[in-house]
Amino acid sequence: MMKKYLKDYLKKITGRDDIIIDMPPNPNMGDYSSAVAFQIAKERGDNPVNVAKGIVAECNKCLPERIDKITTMGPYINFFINTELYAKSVLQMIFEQDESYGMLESKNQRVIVEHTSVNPNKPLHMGAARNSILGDCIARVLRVAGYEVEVENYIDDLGIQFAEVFWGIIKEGDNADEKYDHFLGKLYIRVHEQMNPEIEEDIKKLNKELEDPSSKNAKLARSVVERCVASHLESLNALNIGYDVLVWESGIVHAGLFDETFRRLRKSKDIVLEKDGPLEGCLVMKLGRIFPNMKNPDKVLIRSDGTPTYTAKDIALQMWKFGLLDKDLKYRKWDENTMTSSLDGEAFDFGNADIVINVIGSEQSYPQEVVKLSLKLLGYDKQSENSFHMAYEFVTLPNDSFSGRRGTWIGYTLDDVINAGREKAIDELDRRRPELSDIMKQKIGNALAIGSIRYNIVRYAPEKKIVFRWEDALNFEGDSCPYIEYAHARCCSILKRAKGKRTPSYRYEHQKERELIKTLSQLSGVVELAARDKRPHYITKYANETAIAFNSFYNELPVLKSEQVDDRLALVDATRIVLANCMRLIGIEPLEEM
RNA sequence: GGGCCCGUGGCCAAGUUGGAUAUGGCGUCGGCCUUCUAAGCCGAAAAUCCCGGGUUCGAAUCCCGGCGGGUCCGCCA
Repeated sequence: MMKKYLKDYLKKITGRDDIIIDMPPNPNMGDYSSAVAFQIAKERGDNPVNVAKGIVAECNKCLPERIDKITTMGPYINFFINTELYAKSVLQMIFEQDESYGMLESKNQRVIVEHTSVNPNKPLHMGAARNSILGDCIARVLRVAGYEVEVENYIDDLGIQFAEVFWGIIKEGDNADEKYDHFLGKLYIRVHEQMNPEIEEDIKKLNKELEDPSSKNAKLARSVVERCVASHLESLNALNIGYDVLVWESGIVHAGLFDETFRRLRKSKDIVLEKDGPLEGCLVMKLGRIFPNMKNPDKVLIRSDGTPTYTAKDIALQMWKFGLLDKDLKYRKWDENTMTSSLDGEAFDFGNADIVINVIGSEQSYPQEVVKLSLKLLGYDKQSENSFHMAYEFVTLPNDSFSGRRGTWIGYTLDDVINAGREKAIDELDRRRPELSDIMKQKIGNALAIGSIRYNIVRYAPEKKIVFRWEDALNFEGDSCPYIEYAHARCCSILKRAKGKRTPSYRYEHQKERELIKTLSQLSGVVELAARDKRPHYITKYANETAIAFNSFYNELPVLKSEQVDDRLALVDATRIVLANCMRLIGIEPLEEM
């Protein structure tokens, strides 16, 4: 907000629209800075140092109230802002908006975020958890950034991977003696251990059969998928992750959404029915024009036997998300907070999005590109532009990848990591806070475990591969969830001890105070960028910076025993609010003590 | 063959709409609990920002060419 003010101010002085306001490397050099003098000097063939001096001289003719001093340092222009006015405006805004501080004004746009969408045949491992955590965080960020957000989980109940495990159920029976998704995951490994061409053929037949909802196995299959999904949602719910709606692949197909999409696709001139050649009888999307160097530029949408490919179904799903189809899904309640698509349900206002974000691994960027492109080929330019693939890299083991078939996920499921996290957190509490009641230890330990798992995933940029290591995944020191929580708990602890009404003067002289205020003022800017770039790690970064600024302040300056108790308490309270708001954006429960 | 992503102190990362002395964490070394929570704070050592060219007053950041790692390019799912 100060940056924008300074930008407008410099625009008035220089007449330029492209001014970037930075921060100087050292706070002694000023609060904000600009390097415009370089640009102007270049255009005029002048010396940037003189240009900067000229601008500052112009500014100094009539300095606005909010700016104390403007100086040059070589060609750089540095601003020293009026701390009293600045502190007052920042802190008052924080207190006034409280939990809404950082929230941006409504964009009047609906965003669908699809995330998780894991095959219902095994438990979630940490790679899948990265998807859900990133998706949940970006959904939280977008809500605060002023979007109406609808969170969707796509259930691939017609995929071959499910058919494989279902074949195992038919053969071995449905006798789960542990959490259902874990049971299925291990069964899936056993199926692959005995896999041969004959079994493969059986499974294909079974898969085909399951597409018909009236077939003899369809009912059992549906209940198996539902139990697996319920198992997944139980783990995810523990991580504070929820959904507005579950969309079933079978729903998309049986409600006729796919057929409608198929009819539309046939009308596009870039999508043709091959009359001869190796793809005879297939409906093919011609991509050679856009991807000229592709080994195989023809993307099959409908196979010669009339069945749709994955990509074709994804196009139908994307069309539904944007509300481009005449037909619609029906829904019923899944649980307290979540609806599910259902053939015998009722109409509901899901879909019809302005923007669609699909959180899917980066290995799928080509099919996602095809989906985006297909909307363009169908004439939906705006929807194509508003289709975003939020890509992220794998989580791997130090020497292996997570594989469902080979079962390398065993020992590294989300449930395993949550349990280990709780155990570790409670051990720490036993050591550090022996006087706490067991109930409090459970509560705090759980929040720290969940928070740490989430924090240690989101803090990496999505395009970075993560190697899973226990000491990183459950790191409690340094740049970590407990570090943020700790700063927050310290704020709460001080505030609990403070008595009486506060009447701050907003006079802050100390460098640590000024730094902290400056940091606190930046939340909404960070939210804006995180939403724009779809990069939730900006939030963890900022939360960490805020906690650093606070801890540094805390260690150097007394609050309750200071002459300026009221001013310092105001800072502590404002920090508490900002940290809590950051934690909510990351999906971490703010703790008042730990 | 081509597309996309990654390469930053011993390790892990941030920074990539060009801007001042490259920022954190882990680890190492040295300090700080008789004052608001030491899961903390202060300080030190530690970097050819993968390599080579180019553009620019200025490059970790942009362009070209390499190298190394990952991934994708099936009528699979």
